[in-house]
Amino acid sequence: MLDVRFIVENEARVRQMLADRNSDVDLDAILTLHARRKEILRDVERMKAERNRASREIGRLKAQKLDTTEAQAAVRKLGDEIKQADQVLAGLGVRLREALLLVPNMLQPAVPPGRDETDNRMVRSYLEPPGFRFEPRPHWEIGEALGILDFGRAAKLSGARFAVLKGAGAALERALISFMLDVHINRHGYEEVLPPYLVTRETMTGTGQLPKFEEDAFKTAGDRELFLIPTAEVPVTNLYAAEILDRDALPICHVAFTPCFRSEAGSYGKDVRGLIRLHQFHKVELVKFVHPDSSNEELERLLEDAEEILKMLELPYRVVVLCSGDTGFSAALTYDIEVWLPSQKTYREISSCSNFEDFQARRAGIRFKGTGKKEKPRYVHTLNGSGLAVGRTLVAILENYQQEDGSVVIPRALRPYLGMDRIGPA
RNA sequence: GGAGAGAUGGCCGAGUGGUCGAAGGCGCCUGAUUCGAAAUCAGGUGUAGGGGUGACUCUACCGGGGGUUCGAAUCCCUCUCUCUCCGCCA
Repeated sequence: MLDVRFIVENEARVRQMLADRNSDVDLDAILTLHARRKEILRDVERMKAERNRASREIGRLKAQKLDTTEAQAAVRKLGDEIKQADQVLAGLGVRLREALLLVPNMLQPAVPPGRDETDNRMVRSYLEPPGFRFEPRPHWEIGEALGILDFGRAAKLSGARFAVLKGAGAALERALISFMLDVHINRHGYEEVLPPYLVTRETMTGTGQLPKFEEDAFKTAGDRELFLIPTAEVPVTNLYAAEILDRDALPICHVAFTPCFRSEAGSYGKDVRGLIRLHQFHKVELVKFVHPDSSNEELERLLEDAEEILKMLELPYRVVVLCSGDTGFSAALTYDIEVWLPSQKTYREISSCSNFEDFQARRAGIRFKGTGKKEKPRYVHTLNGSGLAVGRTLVAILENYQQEDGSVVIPRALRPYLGMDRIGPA
């Protein structure tokens, strides 16, 4: 969420941002709402000051055993007026907040202008895509042939966009999770968190999934409304919602493994086969709470921490910076890491690392303060990135390490976790 | 599921319907003392939003919402959460 005062003072910049993002937010409505609210706020506060003064006076008169009937009637009348004005004020406040929640974050100057993913800019790449003496097969063919992936039975259980992993496939998924967690905890210094997978509407609003993207989320049907998390970003970022952190505790770096649930509304026909786009998948997520002065440096480090997993697995990838039209609603700057998929002869997203600046912190009320005498609490900057999407990593391994005989070689770094160096034909 | 207790400032913890934003303690900050530190002493220490160049001033907030009242941390209703006991259960 943007600070309404920032919007008032930087109207032109905000309008430019909305244009860069192809957003249709009605800024005039917000400015009008804010002006009206401020005007009424002034009236209400004046009336309340008067009521407080008069009530104190009545208290004094009563103490002297004087008659206060008339004064009480007058204040009662004032009280009724205040009640009415207060309701108008509350209504305006709610409408203003609702409108503000739909305004996307400001973009950093480093974000290249552009409409969609074709305008994203390459930052760097690692390893050449491997050459094959045979036509590389897609991971679902490899996996089904090896008996480690079963989409048919998953559909029987849950419908489209689900998968069952079996045998070495399930073990590989589990090995990847342990491997990624260990690297981030032991080498990169993140503290592990295992959060709830069901969260409240308020929590989903804190990170920006709601109110705008409700159709993308699964939610419970009972009388208690809860949302299945679409990413660990949601519970982990909100861990410190409505708190004032100690400045010396920053940066706080967490890593969390969770399942993720997404309805994938509007993605009909995309990636209908395989593990790329499922309603349920696993992800190891990195989340940081940092001082506002260092958030961009911290983003670079978080990005490198995520890249390190691919380097250790010896998988070819590239890093792109997302253009203005492709940068997510809450993000000010986003790097995607894309891994090479031989069967598609293209790079596919495997991680998205973003600096949200104070956008989420303002929504969720995450602040920090030093111990200085006059120091005011300030909003932290929040960052997160996949480190990595586990299912897509498994896809990349199956495809990049596939052999002509149908077997798959296990990357060296993973062998201690899996206890085998190759998944052979069934 | 049944019965009960509670929710107050960064933390602990008082609070009779009427200058209570809230005693006291801890913590923290500033100063004194010290070569320095500890200890001690003095003072200061919530958040958000209005107004004023400024000293300053006003409003709101004692889990959330609603009500009673001239006036609510304090009384009433309701919701949420926490804790204790019983039952059930991975």
